[in-house]
Amino acid sequence: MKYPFKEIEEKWRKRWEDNKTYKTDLTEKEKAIYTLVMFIYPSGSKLHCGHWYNYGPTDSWARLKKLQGYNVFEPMGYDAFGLPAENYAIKTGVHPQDSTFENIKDIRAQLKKMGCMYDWDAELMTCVPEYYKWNQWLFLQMYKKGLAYRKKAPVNWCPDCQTVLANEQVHGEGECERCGTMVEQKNLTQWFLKITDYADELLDGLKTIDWPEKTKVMQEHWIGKSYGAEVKFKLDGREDELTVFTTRPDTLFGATYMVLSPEHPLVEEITIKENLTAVQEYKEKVKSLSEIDRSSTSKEKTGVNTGAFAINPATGKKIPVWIADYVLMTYGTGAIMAVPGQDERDWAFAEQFDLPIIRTVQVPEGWEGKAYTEDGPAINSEFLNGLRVQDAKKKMSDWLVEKGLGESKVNFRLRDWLISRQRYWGTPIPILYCEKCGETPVPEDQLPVELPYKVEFKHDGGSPLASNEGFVNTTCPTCGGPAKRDVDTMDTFVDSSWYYLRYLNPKFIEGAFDTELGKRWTPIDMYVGGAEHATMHLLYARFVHKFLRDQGLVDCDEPFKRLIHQGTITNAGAKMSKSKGNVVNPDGFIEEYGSDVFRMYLMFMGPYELGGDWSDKGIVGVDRFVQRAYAIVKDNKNVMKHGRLKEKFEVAELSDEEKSVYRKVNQTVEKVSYEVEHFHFNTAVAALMELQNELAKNLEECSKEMKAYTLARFVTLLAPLAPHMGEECWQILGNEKGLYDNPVWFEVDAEGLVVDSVTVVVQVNGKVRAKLDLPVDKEQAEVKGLVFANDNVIAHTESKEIIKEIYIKNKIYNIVVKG
RNA sequence: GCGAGAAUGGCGGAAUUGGUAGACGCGCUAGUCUUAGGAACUAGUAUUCGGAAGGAUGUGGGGGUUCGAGUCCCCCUUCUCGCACCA
Repeated sequence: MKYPFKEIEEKWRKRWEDNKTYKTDLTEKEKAIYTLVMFIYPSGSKLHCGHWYNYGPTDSWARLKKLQGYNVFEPMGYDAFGLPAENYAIKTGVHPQDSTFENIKDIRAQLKKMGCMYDWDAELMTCVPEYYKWNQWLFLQMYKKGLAYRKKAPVNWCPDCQTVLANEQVHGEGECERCGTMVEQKNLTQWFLKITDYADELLDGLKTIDWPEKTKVMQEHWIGKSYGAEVKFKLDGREDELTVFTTRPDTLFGATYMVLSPEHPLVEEITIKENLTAVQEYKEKVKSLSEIDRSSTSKEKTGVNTGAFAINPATGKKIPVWIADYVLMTYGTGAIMAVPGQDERDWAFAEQFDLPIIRTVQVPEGWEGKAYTEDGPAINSEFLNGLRVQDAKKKMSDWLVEKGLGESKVNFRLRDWLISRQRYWGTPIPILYCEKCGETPVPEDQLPVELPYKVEFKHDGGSPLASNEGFVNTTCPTCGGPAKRDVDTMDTFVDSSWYYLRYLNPKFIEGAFDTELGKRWTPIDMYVGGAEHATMHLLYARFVHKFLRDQGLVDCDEPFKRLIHQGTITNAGAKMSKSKGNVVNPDGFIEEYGSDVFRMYLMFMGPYELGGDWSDKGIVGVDRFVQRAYAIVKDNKNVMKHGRLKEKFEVAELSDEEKSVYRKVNQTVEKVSYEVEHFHFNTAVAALMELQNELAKNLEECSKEMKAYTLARFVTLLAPLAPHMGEECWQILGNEKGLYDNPVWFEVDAEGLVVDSVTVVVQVNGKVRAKLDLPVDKEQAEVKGLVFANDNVIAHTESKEIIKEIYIKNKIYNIVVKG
């Protein structure tokens, strides 16, 4: 009979739900493990292969831990605010709240079919006041500490999403993280969270967490810490100064001109009359340039002379001040000292505009390049001459401090997190503006500031909340006078930066989360999600966690101790997406093979972190495996019921077949435990297939006790990967209690692993010439005779001079000959 | 341009510290059973020479270290990802 997956999967899902098998007792800290996948965005489309690929294997890891006796907490929820629902509303008129709730209903049903051990009592969604109230609370805590502030700044504006974006949300060559549209710059007043206050700690903390190296490198680069100095340059004939940041203070003597970013506030002021038109034209031109044009490294350098001069503080000489688009207002001070001798960009610029070049580092002999950025002795630099770069930097920095011309300075690439969004479907920012008192935070006891249902969704750039008079107009909590609410909402990454704490008790009303549980259950032991969040969600969450720690609300420094990225499943080489129409729908496979087979096939496809191109070619292989496994178990119905189960066998007393089975099953217990633990699901499945091949060959010849011993292990190993089937088989073997209600995991019998004979390969000059089956641990002297008795070995060594013999016990016997 | 990773049969992919390359699965070939099978089972399956025994070649390309290299070192090619004038 074919494995009736449909009935069986339904039967166990119902049983698990009825028994609350996966309800975690969070007060029990003993052997606690918090497993988390990034929560799901409830879009209108169905769960696709990517979701299954993310959630299924992660759940198998959690199930392994559960069977091993850990108290595992694995929740699931909905990242329910966000643009797509709102865009859908603009298109169809269906309110985001209605469509979101509807989608959540569908997705919940689909998630349940996967058969993951989610603790459904911990389910949460971010779009309800019970949740977003605490986003507002979090904002106010930061506000109190001066970490939430408003400023006018050049911000990234996505014309398609009609909203501003944080720096992290601008990708590649300047396109919007969500829609890929080219982002524009606008000068607007917006709310920021001061993530830069934590820059150093965010950087240092990376050393303490078990994350993929490339993700840590990305964050490191994103934070972009660099050591250098700030140097003040007097402007010729003016009172004000220009401050630059440089990582190479040692090259100051070679600074032959300066460059300001076109957006630099002093540009217009210092430009001489004759050059003003050119400068303004250039500024206009830069403004209209796309980010691609401006950031292209290969393009010719452009710029305009302001006509103003600054004084090089080291040489006392007048140097010209230019503006150029290669200097960015958002990095450093928006101004640089140009040292063409030691900087490639400056060299290119100097060449372009015929500006002087002075080398201040001796180039090595035979150097034919242009700018020289490596180490070497200083030249043309008076008191620095002869010093290597490191020492020259130090000496120059000291000199600058002494003369009051500058100071050592650490600079970061990391910018503050812009959280205002000119959109409706998000958390209202709990700030109001009073005519008398000005910017006023909403008192905590008046939270939540509820998102009104009735607004107009227009795709025209204004915040939709502005259209609801009842929302906008309010009274000032300080003076009672009329006030207006902030009509922007928060970036949804605020929601996801602390949700893992809310899971611990989503109904908690006394605070954002139960701090007692928060302290017990963080950091999260295993976090699994896409690599695309490397510098957004995963950075924000670390920041917020550290902030909460400083508030005394959690104890640990990092939220996610161990992180794994699932690979991407592509289709015909392309990322699956609705717009490309290449999304593979899992439903058909679930229908045909069941969810256990489908998730096991996803695991079997290849290394979890690599992903791969979708193909259904091999799924029949996994299905056959499951069918055979089921048949073997059925043939041995109730085998665990009769008599006491043996925990260990004396290998010496076993028949050859039993010995073979006994060894294989113990090897498999060891292998599967290790591989699943390390997210190597493909090899875990392969190991189980190997065991099954062994069972097909030899199980019939085994004693009943051995059959019970073996099948008990086979089924428990199978259970994390194919949970419904594991339970069913466990029951067929004669167990009354469910496997996940009464977790069982078997220890390896080390003696069962011991092999008594090994194949030793005999090589002559590194080529395999014979294979000998020998008892283990034979000494060379004992093996030698056998080796040289082998016909093929004789044929290859005869009449040749033996130079050397290498023997590695139980492995290899290599003979080196000459002639 | 810089940084990281990858390249193994017809295909997806295995391979502790260097020690039998190709586990496991798909596909394919032959056979068994069957009214039939795109079912199930059994055997085979890197390439190549050979009737066989056995030999030669083989982990993107080239060099090196070693008794021995998919694995370590150097150079190159291709692909994927990330960053992109960061001062």
